[in-house]
Amino acid sequence: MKDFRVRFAPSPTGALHIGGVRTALYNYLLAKKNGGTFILRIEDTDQTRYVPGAEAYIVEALEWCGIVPDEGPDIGGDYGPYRQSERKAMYSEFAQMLIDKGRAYYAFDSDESLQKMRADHESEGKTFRYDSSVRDQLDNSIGMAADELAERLQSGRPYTIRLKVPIGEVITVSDLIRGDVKFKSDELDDKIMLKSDGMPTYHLANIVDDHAMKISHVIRGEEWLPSTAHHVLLYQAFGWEEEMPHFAHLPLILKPTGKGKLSKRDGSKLGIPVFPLSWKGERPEDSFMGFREFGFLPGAALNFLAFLGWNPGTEQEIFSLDQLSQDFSIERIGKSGARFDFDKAKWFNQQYMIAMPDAALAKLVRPHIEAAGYQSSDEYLVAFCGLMKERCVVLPDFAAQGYYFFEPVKSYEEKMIRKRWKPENRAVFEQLRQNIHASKPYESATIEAAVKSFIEEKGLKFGEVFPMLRLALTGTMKGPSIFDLAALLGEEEVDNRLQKGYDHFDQVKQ
RNA sequence: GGCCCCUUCGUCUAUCGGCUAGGACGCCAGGUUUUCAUCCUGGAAAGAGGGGUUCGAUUCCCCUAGGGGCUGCCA
Repeated sequence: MKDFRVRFAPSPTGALHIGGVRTALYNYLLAKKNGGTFILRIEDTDQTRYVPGAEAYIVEALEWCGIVPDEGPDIGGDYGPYRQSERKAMYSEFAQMLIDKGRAYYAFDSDESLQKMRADHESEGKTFRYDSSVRDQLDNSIGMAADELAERLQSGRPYTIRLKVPIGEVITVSDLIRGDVKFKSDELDDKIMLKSDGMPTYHLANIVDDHAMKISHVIRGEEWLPSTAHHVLLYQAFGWEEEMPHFAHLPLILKPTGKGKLSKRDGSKLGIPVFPLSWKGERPEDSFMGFREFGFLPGAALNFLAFLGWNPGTEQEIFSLDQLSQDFSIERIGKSGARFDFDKAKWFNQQYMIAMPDAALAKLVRPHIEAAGYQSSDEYLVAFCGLMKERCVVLPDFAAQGYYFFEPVKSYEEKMIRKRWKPENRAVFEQLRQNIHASKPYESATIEAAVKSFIEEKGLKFGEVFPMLRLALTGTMKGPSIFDLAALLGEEEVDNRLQKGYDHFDQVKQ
């Protein structure tokens, strides 16, 4: 049996879209599942759209995700080079082979003349298609005398090479996800194989490379389904039917709201990430925030993406990359487009943070704490993460919601003070402060015991004491157990905050 | 417009002819926490419509509608 070899073949025209990450993920998962090889191939045949840094972005994004290629531009392998621009020479040879076999022809039509024809057709409400029905009337080598053709080629006049789609055939694309899809060859256009700059189009380069790299399964987005008929034609033209890979066209990821597939713009519009990593474009509107910078854990982001179009058939939803590698299967990939549900993504991330050991989480939280201008010992930060993680959804939440662990309280919730603070109780609270300070050893359980026995002793109510303590210590009504946070803050800090808090309460109440 | 794909709760989905249609996110209510969050319990919420096939259709077929993709010397 043929080796299981798959490739992820992005074009370095900008940041890698999250849909691309999912395609890479599915390819990777299937490779691991089948003991196969996962290849990264850079499809940089369009020199006009090439964006510097895009390839590095792709590599870094995959690295962050933990999707490691077995072969690729930086890794090497037996079927390189893995950048199409470095394979340029071979494409023209194969284009020539197509010509020699009578499966392609030279076309001299200028870009302008084609554009004009398209515009003319459009004004009549039709669509121009360069196909078998019109190719005889166009400026190409079909029916051209040999000497004229030789002369034209000699003249240095630009030309493209087009696939000569056969007439009257039915092409069947066997798709692992969608079953057999049939196309009438008469409805297919004569796609350009080799551009006038000598570079191949996607269609040629893709087939040549997939064949050369012994790709066994082509797993890509559904947007490629219509052109797969051309790809099948190419395999036939080259005489490679026997080695033709299996195809699997993945459902698209759709916008969170509204219509259409997820686009770059949706990210900035909705304030959510649709890229794995942040990307700095030339203009501000070309810059996008990534899942990483938004504070997602790669495992959570991947788990979320895996479930956009696939499910294990069980009720388990939390899957590590390794577990996915074992349980993933092409049979359970869905057919319909999946809407990008950011709430679900956040839920995954929270689940991952809660499940993560505090020490590991602290390492990821530290940069955010430091970015906010705070410093912390490892020990303190680990304890802090333990107290906060159930309340946080993404990494930056720690610094934002738990700032008071690193600096004095900035503001107090006034409503609660007005509602609950009784100035006449000030003396009792001072006494409570001293009792708390005297707790030995100074830890959560002893502080709790001290506070509770004090409340009973004085005949107070929990409801008039706890909120005031919390407010004095943190300024807010949300947060971890007051005793836990007091223990972490330490006796001196707690004592200070209690004094300051009481003073502030009295002021508010005046 | 043409070609192709798709269609179960708001969203992601299970169901491979027998369904009182299950789970998850989100939402609502209650409990735990005298906070918030977590967690637990409960609730509202779906088979696009119309024809067939069948003893029986969410499941198979057809049509319609809706959604999506493609229709570039882009990938």
